[in-house]
Amino acid sequence: MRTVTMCFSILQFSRSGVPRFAGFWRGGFHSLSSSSRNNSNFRVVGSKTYGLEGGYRRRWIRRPASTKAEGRSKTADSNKSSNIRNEILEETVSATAAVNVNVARVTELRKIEYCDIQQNIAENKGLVSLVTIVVFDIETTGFSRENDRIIEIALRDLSGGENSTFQTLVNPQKFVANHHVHGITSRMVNRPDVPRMEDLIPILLKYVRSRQKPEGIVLFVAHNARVFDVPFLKEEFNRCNYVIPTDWHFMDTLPLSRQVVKAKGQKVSLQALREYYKIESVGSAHRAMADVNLLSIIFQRLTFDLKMSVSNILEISFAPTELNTNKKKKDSS
DNA sequence: GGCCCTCTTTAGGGCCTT
Repeated sequence: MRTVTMCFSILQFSRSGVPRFAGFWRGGFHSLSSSSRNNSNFRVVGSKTYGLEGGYRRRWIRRPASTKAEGRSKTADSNKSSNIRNEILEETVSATAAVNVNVARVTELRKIEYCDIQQNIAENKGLVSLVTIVVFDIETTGFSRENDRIIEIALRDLSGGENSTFQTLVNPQKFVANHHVHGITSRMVNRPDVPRMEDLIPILLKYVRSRQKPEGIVLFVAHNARVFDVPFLKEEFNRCNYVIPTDWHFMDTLPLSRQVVKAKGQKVSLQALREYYKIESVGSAHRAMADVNLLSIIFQRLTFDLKMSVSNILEISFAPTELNTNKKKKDSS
C-alpha cells in the first residue's frame, strides 16, 4: 500500500526521527483511510445546519468521536459551564481561565524563537517531535479576500487519533451568492447559532494548540494555499484583530502537483488530481471536510512521488508574513 | 492574485482557489 511505501520514502531522508515518524504517518493515514467517511470528531456547527438534533437552545453542538486510531484523548467533560464556548473546548483542550487568547498566545510565541525552530529543523533534530501537519480547506462566499468571507473551515491533523479533525460553518454576516458551488446557502450560515469568524478564531487557536507538539510548529497544507487560502485566512484574522501565530507555517500542494502531474499534460485541480490518482470520491466536492480528506490522500501521494521528507516539505513551507497581501496600486508611470 | 507557459520577457492567456 502507498501508506507503507511512503514511510519508506521518507525514511530514506529522515534519520533521527525515523521510528516516531514512521508511526506518525502510518497512524495518520491509516486512520484516514479506515474511517475517512465519518471520523469527524470535533465540530462546531449550527445545529440545524447539519440536520442534527438538539434544537436551538444550544448555540453549537458536538459530535462524538469515532476514530479507531490512538491519540491524545481528553475525556473530561463534566464541567457544566454556561459558556458554551468553554463547553466545546473542554473536549479538546484543558480548560483555562477566560483570557484574551490572542494576546496571551502572541506573548507566549515570542518565547519560541523562530530561528531556533529553523535551526532544529536544519539539524533534523527529531522532526517528528516538532511538526504537526494539518491539512485544511476553507469555503468562502467568493474569491475576493477583501469583499468575501469564509463560510466553512475544516482541518485534519494527519497524526490522527481522537479530535484529529475540526470543522465548522462560519457566519459570514453577508449573503452567500455562490451557493451553487458548495451547496452552502445564506440560510445555513447567517444564523445566530453559527459562529462568526471573531467567535471562531479563539476556538481555532486553542484547538490547534491542543494538537501542537511542545515547542513545535504546525504545518498547514492546502491546495493553492499561497494564493487563496492563506491570504484569505490572514485577511480574516486581521479583520478580527488577530495575528496568525508565528509557529504556524503553510505549504501549498499546487506547485507539487505541477511537478508531478503537469509534466504528463494533466490538469492540477483537486478533482483532476483525484482522477489522476484514481481516488474514490467520498463526500461532496467543494465542502471543506470532503476536500480536506481528499487532499490528505493526494498530499501523501505527491510527497511519495517526489520522494519528499518532512525536512524537504518544511523547506518549501512559508509563513503568512512572507506573503505580500497588501493591496498594491499598479504603477502607471 | 500568483504562477506557469509560450506563438515570451517592453506580454498575454490560462489555471487554480470559492
